[in-house]
Amino acid sequence: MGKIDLNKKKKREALLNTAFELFTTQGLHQTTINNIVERAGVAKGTFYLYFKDKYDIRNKLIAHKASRIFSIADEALAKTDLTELEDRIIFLADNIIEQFNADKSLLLFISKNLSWGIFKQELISSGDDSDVDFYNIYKILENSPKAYKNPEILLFMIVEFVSSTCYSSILYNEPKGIEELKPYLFDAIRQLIKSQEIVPRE
Amino acid sequence: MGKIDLNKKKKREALLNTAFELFTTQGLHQTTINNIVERAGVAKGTFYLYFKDKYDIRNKLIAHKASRIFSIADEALAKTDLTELEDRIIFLADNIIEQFNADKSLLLFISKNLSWGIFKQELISSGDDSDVDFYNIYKILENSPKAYKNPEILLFMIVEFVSSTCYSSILYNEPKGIEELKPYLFDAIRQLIKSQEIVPRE
Amino acid sequence: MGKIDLNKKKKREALLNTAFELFTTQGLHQTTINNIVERAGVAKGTFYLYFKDKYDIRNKLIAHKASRIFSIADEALAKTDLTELEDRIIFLADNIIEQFNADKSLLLFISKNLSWGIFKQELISSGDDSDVDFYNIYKILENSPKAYKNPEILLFMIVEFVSSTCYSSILYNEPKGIEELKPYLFDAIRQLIKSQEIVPRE
Amino acid sequence: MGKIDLNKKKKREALLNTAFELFTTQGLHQTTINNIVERAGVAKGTFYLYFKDKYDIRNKLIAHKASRIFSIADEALAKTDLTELEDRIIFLADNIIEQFNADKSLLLFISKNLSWGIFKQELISSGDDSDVDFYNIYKILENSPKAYKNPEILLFMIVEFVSSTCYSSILYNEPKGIEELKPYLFDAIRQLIKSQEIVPRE
DNA sequence: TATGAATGAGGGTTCATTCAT
DNA sequence: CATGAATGAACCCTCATTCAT
Repeated sequence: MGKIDLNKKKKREALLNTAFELFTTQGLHQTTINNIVERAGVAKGTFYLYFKDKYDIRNKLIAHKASRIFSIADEALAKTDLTELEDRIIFLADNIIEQFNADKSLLLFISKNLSWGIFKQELISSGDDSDVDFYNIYKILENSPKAYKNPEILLFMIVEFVSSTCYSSILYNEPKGIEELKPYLFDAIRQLIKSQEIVPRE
Repeated sequence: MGKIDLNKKKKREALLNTAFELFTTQGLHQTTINNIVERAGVAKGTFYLYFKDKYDIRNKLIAHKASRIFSIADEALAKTDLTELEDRIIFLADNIIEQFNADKSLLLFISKNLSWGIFKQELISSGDDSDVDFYNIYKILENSPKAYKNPEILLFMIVEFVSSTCYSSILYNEPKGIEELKPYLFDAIRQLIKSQEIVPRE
Repeated sequence: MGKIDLNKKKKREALLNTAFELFTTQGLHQTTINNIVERAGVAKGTFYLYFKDKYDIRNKLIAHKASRIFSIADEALAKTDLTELEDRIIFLADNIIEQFNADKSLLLFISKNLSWGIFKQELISSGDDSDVDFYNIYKILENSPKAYKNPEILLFMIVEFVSSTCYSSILYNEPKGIEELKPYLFDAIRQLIKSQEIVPRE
Repeated sequence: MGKIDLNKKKKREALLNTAFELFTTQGLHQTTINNIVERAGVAKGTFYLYFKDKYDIRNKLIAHKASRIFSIADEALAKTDLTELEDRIIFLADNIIEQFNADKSLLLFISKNLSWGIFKQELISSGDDSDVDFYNIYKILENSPKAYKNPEILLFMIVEFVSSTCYSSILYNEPKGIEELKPYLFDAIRQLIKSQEIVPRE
């Protein structure tokens, strides 16, 4: 990669990082393009060389951040020797929860955007933005030795359940802090999975 | 109430109704104060006699609409003769889901705002805006003959679970339409409740 | 008219006058809304209360200025006792030429805009902007005792002929100054009119 | 001409052609340098190697296109055996009108720019851009056996008369389409010429 | 010569808010 | 209480121009 291309990548990343920082601290609508370019140290016009508008950079950030979260969780899972499906899913959930817990602004940002819509979209349109990695997670259910009534719905329910309860708990400690909530959460997830299990006739 | 007071109330309500209509059809940020007062048939300055700004009227709308949803559900429940807790909660969930299903813009508007934050807040600060009515629902769990490990967490989990799954299902039919999803949902709720039940030693 | 309405009219006129001044001295594209409001002494937003955009104010100016020119010429004609059609038309042409000659920026501004398009449009849509007065001129031909092959085309040719030759002559003295050109011009107009005359059989 | 020089000429012409295409389809102010270089397939900086700015390329285009129009008309005239001055001028006018009629965007572009200013300028500064050819036309009048009061003014009046009436007629069919207008036009031109003729005493 | 990334002044426009009436 | 004309800061975005490569 030449000097110019390197510089371009640097500029793009400066913009992404700055935007993320401002979005998470001030909110999307309070953040202006002016704010972003000023702090990123580039000219206003430069922003428009890399992104169509504020919403474009927002979407690219969400996709990028969300996929990173799943990647990290998946990589951590690979290093364990968990075999039971329930255990694996709860490991993932726990890992993701901890990522959010460690970086609350991240949760605030992708917060309720990290819902099924994006999840599913990313699952399908892999590749476009390089490094998306939801597919591994999806495979977990399909490759399980046990069968489930409707794996997609099950996964959907778990994702929605975890993400929406975390939001309130981590950001506002409502109704309880995340550590206190976890046992209930994981218990509930196990119940959810079990309730969808197809028990083979003996 | 005097003629003047009546007129005042009428203006306030015209503003609220118009704002709701515009917020749900155009979105919050696309709606301007101008739009609101124009369609409501009052002068621009008048808006500021009743509301601090756009966010003020938004918040008042959310609280008002959310409480109405719960009231309706609760009233419907009172007309049944259901006694089992699980049945009663599922009846409420179903009723609320159907309200959202019938008025999708309503769901879009209070969407993810109807989370625990508001729920809890309204539960506590009863009265302020006259007609809030979450308390009845809260009593359901407390008055149940069975005991639950942590009623508040249980209720929290149910609310979050239902609201976040509905959102995707009703608005985007993802991963399935609401009718197809319901059995899974209700099943999951029952499991949730059971998992939190304190089984008395015999 | 109340104090407020008077003030409004004053603002509107300040904007129109300033815009005309700037358009004629700097050109349309070199004139910015900023320039206009600054010099007119009103806030930027105020401009948009009265005009849609720069082109809106331009069009309103052209229509207004053009109609004034014809009005003045027509009024002057009424004070003469000319009866011959040729004489009357040449009187009008001369009067208009002199108006342009006295105010070259006016000519530059409505310059080639004062062509048949606007002329005709104004002839038809009388009233809209109050004081348009082309109709009197049109009547001249129709009420003439002599008949012409096609009065509209004749009028069209005269208007285009005069306006385009004036432009070059008055503004650039090309190929000759207007005073030197006039005899040729008026001669040509007389020829034009005669060539379209329908000679009655005796 | 070397390979490099050829390449240079190619680039310059690509820019000219593209600019003309965009100016005539989108208008001068809607066309950006970006548009031009993009479609011409050259880099942005390259534009500035050949032209000072947008107005520079516009002017060069007008001169070039206008001279082509006269050249074509003149060449066509040379192939006829018309001898009478009136016939020759009307032949030229007709030919030019038909060129405009066949390519209305061309008329729109050089439209009212093709007035005496440019005409005269090109007449004098022959050579600069190689292929200008107004001079032939000018000679027509001078070489005529008949004498005219002021040949330059006569030519001026004809050019202005034809160009301004055509504009409205061809582009807007106002007040009549060009075919219907032509007889009147040509009639008027003949009258113009005759009125300027110096009749020799017998 | 040729490139195209970077610039940044300045464009048009919006709109929440004020305040004299 | 109610009005709505006026405000002007701030918005997003464009684009001619430069200059290091």
